[in-house]
Amino acid sequence: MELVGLTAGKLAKAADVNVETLRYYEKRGLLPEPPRKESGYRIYPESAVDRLKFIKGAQALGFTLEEIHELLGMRIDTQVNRADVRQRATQKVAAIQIKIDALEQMKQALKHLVHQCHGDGSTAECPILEAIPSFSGEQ
Amino acid sequence: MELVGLTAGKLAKAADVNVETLRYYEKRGLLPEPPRKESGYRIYPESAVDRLKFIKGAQALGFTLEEIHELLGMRIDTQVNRADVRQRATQKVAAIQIKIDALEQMKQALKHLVHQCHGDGSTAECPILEAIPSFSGEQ
DNA sequence: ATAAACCCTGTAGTGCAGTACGGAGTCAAG
DNA sequence: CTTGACTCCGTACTGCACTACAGGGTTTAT
Repeated sequence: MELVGLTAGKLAKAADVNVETLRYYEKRGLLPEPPRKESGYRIYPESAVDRLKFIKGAQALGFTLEEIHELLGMRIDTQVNRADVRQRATQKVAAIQIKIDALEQMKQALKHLVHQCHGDGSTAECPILEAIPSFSGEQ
Repeated sequence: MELVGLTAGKLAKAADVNVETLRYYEKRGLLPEPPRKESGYRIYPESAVDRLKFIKGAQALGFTLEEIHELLGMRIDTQVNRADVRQRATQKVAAIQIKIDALEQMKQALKHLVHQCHGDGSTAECPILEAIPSFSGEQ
């Protein structure tokens, strides 16, 4: 019998990604190398679906694969330096907070716009730019 | 005298982008074509700095140039359909809220990790994936 | 007034993140 | 037991968003 799990095709479908993307992520170290059957076919654990969804979600939020790699690499292994993990995680939290704040500002600007449009006001001008004077670059 | 404003180089420096990027954005319609002097040199208004910062900021949040184009195009011109603008803006607000929620979840997961690391606990495992079960795709 | 620094245009090249393809082996349904 | 779907690998191509030339004209600092 085949050691239960998903084949590449099944996983790809479940996570809504291209089959080739799986190999690509594996090469990039984002997806751990799964066990193979004698034929060489990969057998993924069910959990791989969540991992892929996490990757896709993080990407939509502007994280690069490199950053996602770091994010995923943050686990406490007792092996690695605890303090180091804590420090990097703290930095990520700050970076994420910056993104959140920027999105909040953008949301407010758009809501304001919706409000403007709601009334019958005359020639109101685009408030988006004005409402978001400056983003500080991330880190 | 030269009709006050910024040359390409000045603007690029002020907004911290490459000079070539200005022409690229102009071609893509993200930066309106500025007036030229007789020599053909572009003269940008000061406001172009903010526009560029907005673009860069939005990009870091996972918006594509195409989406940013839409975002910037949302102004009430009395010309265009008010209701249409309102509808599109409302959709954008929803999309942004989804991003914010996802980032909040990610932040919480990382904070949890920071907390784990803080103690002297034994082999705590990476809580990032578990804490973020699934992102719903955006729209 | 002349060199360094800047700007113009068009075209070509880069890096990231996939995506497609060719040729060959494997699996499962009829 | 065959045939169609699936998988493997390596390599090549694609799209987005720049980034870098090359070859020429323009400004400005000395």
